[in-house]
Amino acid sequence: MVIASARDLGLAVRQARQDRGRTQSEVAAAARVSRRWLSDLEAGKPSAEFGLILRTLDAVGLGLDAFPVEPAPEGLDLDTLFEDGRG
Amino acid sequence: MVIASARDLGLAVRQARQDRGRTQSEVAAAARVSRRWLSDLEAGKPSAEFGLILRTLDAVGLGLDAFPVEPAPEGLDLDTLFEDGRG
DNA sequence: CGTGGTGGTGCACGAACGTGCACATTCACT
DNA sequence: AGTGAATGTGCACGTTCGTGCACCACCACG
Repeated sequence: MVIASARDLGLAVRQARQDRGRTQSEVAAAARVSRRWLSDLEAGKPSAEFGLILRTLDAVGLGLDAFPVEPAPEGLDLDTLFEDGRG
Repeated sequence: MVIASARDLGLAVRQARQDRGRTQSEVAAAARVSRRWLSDLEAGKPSAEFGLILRTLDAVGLGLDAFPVEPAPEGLDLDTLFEDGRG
């Protein structure tokens, strides 16, 4: 799943957690974060610390990958990549 | 590139930035973060806020992806996962 | 109905953040 | 040597984090 926002991250974490049938308390303990914080994270908290996020992802069985995104070489409009528009 | 630590993230950001021939000041301005913070991020700061990280990744042309990780039942060799193909 | 489990949230607290500035270092070029 | 750009880093400041606790609503179960 592509993570483009804090909300995306929250949803991914919640999804993974529920897929594994784990409660917030269990995951929070495994990741060594507070349940209070985990609840906020799943709600899409953008100010969460990256270190805690990494531990949490690990606790719910998710890995993170960074991939290059085409920067639209100058003069090229993104829309032209999909000539029929992007609805 | 797989991001398993704050250091990995820092390296990925720096790599992407340099690949595009951009300075810290330029990227910091584009991501609306301080150069001070970006310098720390590239050095592997684990306490960086996720929201700022997302803006920075965007500024250097990187996307983020979350993928499920097998819990690795003990005694399982990773290679066997690919030899017969898990799916 | 009462009980237990789960998740959301307001509060106060200490700790750490991100920022801006200033300065040092390193490097390329002249 | 001199110049300028790029980067690292110490400091002080105001802001915000993450935590722990308490309490709430919701839901399934008997």
